[in-house]
Amino acid sequence: MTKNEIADVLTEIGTLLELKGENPFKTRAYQAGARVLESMEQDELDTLIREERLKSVKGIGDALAQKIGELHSTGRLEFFDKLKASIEPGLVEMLDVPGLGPKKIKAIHDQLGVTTIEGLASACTDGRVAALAGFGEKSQEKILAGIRNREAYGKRHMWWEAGAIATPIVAGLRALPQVSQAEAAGSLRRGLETVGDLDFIVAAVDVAPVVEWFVTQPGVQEITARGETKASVRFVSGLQADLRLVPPEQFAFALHHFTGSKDHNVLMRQRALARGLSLSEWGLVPAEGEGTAKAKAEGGAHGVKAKDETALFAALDLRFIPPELREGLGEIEAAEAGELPRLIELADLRGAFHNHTTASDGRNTLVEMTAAAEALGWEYLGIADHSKSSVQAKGLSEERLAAQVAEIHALNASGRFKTHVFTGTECDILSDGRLDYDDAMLATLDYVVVSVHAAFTQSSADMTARIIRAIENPYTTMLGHVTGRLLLRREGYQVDFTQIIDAAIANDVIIELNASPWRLDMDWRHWRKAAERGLLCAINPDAHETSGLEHVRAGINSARKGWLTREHVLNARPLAEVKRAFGAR
DNA sequence: GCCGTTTTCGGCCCGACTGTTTTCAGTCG
Repeated sequence: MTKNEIADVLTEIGTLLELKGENPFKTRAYQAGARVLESMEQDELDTLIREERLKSVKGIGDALAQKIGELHSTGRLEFFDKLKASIEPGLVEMLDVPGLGPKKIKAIHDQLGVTTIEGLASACTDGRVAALAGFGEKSQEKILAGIRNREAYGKRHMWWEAGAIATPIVAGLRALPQVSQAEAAGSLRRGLETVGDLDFIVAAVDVAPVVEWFVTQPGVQEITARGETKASVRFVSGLQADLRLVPPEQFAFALHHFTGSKDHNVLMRQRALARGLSLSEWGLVPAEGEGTAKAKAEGGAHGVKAKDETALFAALDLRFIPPELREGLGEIEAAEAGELPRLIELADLRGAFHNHTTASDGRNTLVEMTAAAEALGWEYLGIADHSKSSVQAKGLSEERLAAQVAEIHALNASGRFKTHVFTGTECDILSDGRLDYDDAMLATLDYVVVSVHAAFTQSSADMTARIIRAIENPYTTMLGHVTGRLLLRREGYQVDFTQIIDAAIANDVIIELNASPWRLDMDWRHWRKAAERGLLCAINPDAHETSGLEHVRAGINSARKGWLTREHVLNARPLAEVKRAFGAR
């Protein structure tokens, strides 16, 4: 089994144990183990298992090491099979219903004998759930509504789309007279590729008007909570948004807390405790003595003051950690050592290479795309229309590509735009790894992006070999969307990342970070290690229209999550350097 | 189940909201 498959099993064990009513710390140990595996490279795990050093990894003890080893070598785990067989699958499904957790599901199952979502719905309809101890009419209604809306509510949302909803809300909150500070926190602020819900943190002294403004925003379908310090709404799209209200002096703590991630917060709290302090959304206070953190923060007796997050981190002897890095993946150690990278920023980009025009499946012409790039202040724009095999995308024949090259040369020569246009192609990687144009054709171009657009269902080994063959082609400049994934719609094709990254480095080939908000491929989780080993990145919007160029913003997010600096990114370099790089091929 | 310059046993991050209670459990983030 691969590391991610093993991680999935561990996560599921955690969930099943929860439903069994197991010790919550035990269930957490399984979930923590799954995260540890996910953050490893596959060959790292292989080596640790081969050398029997798995137990040396923090978070993995005897029991987990044994289970991981068994799954790794046999793909099976008797413990898991038995556990799974002992629990009705319908109970697992019920965890997706808002308001239902392990305890309540257990009560429903044990006392009513309900084992499916459908059974639960009818138990609600005829009032049996409300009759249970600890339940009532409201719980019953809430469960019923939750079942009906399960699909929409459980859905995650693309970062780009969630941002489009959040931006005007933040602006609106900041414009309120009662509000001194407002930010969107959560996974949106961390730049995660998908967002589960929105979190708005607001510093205000008079909260009632702010809550009122928030819950009456256009698109609000339902108000799910409304209190002194918190309000929650659900938008028509199913997206949930929480508003958190804090006094100004607690803003930095609340912003940090609700930005997360959970893993990052756990580590920060442990770090605080090691210094005799207790960290929460309320503040940073001495851990010893009477009373809760909240009480002490309100008392203001010994609390550490922090006017912003920089001060909060400084109070724990850390440099400011950019939100994108707060995933509990080594950022705290790096901040302590003063080794945080200077992450790439949108303003560092001077152009991009993978863009389409109306010659293939784009919706704007070469001139329109160039004008849009110039308006963004870009020094250069690469045109990479589809190659002939992508018939569905009007892929260019050799004749049409030659004509486009001539057109681009003429455009550059005309001096009409300050932006220089590079001639390129997004050349299909055929199913055997050959490219869709011959060498003579490719030699006429400034650069070549190679991508898989067909025969997605090959085995991982075949797909990997296919892509590596394309990487080894001397005319290949960069590899497009490594897995072809479409977020929330389609899984990527299976590939061996380690082998592909090795091949790219060995052949001086760039791997693209496809910045389309639906792709964000190669995934940020691979970038840190890949870049450390010397892989060069290009952040490409894969724009199919002028507005698509702005998708580089999503790519910058993912690049930052992957710890990339501008040194790691080709299109952060000036025109002359890029010309040199292309000329050297 | 994991972990250890207090501990090999006894902890494990912390607090708000809701709905059900009449002081609190469960859920959520």
